[in-house]
Amino acid sequence: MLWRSNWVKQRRKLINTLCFSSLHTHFSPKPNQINELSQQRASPKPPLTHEDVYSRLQESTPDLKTLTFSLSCAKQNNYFHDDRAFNHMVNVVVRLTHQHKSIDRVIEVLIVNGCVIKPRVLLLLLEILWRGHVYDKAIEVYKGMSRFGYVPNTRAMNMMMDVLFKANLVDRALEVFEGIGVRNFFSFDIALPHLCSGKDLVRVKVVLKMMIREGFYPNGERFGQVLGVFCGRGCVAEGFQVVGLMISSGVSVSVNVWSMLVSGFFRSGEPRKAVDLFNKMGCEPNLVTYTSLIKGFMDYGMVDEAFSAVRIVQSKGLAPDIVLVNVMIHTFTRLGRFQEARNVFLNSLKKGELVADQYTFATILSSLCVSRDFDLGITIGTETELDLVMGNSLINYLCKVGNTLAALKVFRDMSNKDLALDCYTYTGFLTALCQGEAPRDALNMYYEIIKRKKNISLDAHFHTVMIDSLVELGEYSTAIRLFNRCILEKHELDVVSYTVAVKGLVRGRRIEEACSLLSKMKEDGVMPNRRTYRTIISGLCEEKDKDRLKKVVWECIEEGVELDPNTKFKVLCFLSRYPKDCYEFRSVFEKWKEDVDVSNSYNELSISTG
DNA sequence: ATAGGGTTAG
Repeated sequence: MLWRSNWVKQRRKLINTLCFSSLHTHFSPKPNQINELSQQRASPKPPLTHEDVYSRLQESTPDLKTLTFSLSCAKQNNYFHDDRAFNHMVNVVVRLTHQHKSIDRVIEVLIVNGCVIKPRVLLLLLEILWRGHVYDKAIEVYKGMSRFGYVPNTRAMNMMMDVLFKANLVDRALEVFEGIGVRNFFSFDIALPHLCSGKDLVRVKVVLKMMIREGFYPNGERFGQVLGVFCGRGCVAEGFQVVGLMISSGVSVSVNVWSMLVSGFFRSGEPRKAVDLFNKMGCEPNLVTYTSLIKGFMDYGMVDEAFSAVRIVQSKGLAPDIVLVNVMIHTFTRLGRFQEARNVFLNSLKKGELVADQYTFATILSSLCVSRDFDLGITIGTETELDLVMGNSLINYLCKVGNTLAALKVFRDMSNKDLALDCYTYTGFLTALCQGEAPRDALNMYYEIIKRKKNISLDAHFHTVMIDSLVELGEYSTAIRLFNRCILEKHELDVVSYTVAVKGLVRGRRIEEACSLLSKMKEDGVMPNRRTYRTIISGLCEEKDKDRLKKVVWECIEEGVELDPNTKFKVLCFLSRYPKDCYEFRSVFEKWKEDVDVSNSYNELSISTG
């Protein structure tokens, strides 16, 4: 069964013309039909106009009659519904499917009412549901096609592929894609952006190759999207292949393309090549190119290079935009130059030419948290709609300033917005619950989240926050039970998780178990760091457990983990009471004494909490 | 989807 394709209006017109010409040139009526035909010619039905159809659709009730009318129009050879008519039909069909529970029932009712179910009927239903984003019902229509013995044409399959992609059924979408007998330009132009937004590089590559092999070229916009996906993942080699295709298909290589390639090299871990390309690029770099450079240099600790790029921007008189402002806030924050980060934030927004966006707030909030100086003297982001990262950042900030109620409110707002909450969000949520002295609720929510959010990968932070909160609340045994359960259930844990558990054991005065855990973590392939050793060594000094202390200190030295001056000082103080035991450490202790500024350490000791 | 930018624990 061959169906007419009417993807775009031009195409429609073209096909209409073809239909007419075939009618007039090849149609030779049988003698007994001539009469009928000439009669028709004598009193021709006035052709349908979109205006007439639309006003009849609007007046028509009930829904079933409206649908029948709409279908009868579509059955006429040279009539195609316009956007208005389709949009009107969306609600009609949605109401009918609700009323009759399923598409199959709607079709049965149509048949009972004398409607002949032709391919075009199903195609129209499919298109209505497709435009109305009613994906599950669109799928039902598609299934209905094969039940009626119709083989869907390219257009129907393109639509179905789009529906399946939008319903996030990527594999089924690709099955449809592969099943299309003769793919057209749109088959590819639909598949590519979906695969791009899914960051599915392998399939983007495969589909792009097929597209070219089958004689189609993406337009400039689509090329840019594909290039963006490759560069965004640091696949510059593929990026250059795409650029080659762009050139050969006559799409001009803009400064955007160069900018993408430059940032692509940074992302692929090749800052040198990024710079080479920047120096060789075939057009004048713009603010975006410089922003890529500045960010890239900072990512590789090339601070001088980053600032010389900033100076070039200034000397060229390029006015910073909000993205560059955000990058600068981030840059100063990373360098610990918090005051300058604030100045960029405050000065850039003062004039009102630039408006802070979600990135700005996420960055400055994090900057305030890192600097531990929370008072910016402005209210934050009340007019900016929350997005995922800004919300996460805000929850984190509010927890840090102790406003847990506000943090929980942000969490609630985020949940109501149906953002795809991630492990940052849930970690912040648990922190707020614990700090708001609702640890029981937090623990219940913790288990709930694990049970119900199997699609979110919960990382070590998530588990660690819960364990640490319990420790901080003095619930040592609950904390340790939770930690052990994480081990059993093979949740992701890292050195911080183990350190927190060690801290719980130390605080719970279970020093022997703390030492066993130290050994166990190494067996588990998690290497203790200076904070782990600091935690356990402080505990051993407190417990005055000289023998275990000596053993752990030796391990620490042998593993080459450098302790902080404070902890060194504690060890020196404690062991100095046992001169004989100090002998074996003498060379190490000599060095330590150089590092430990005694007057300073006394001060630090008084505020140290371990 | 629309060049370049953002968030978490001991």
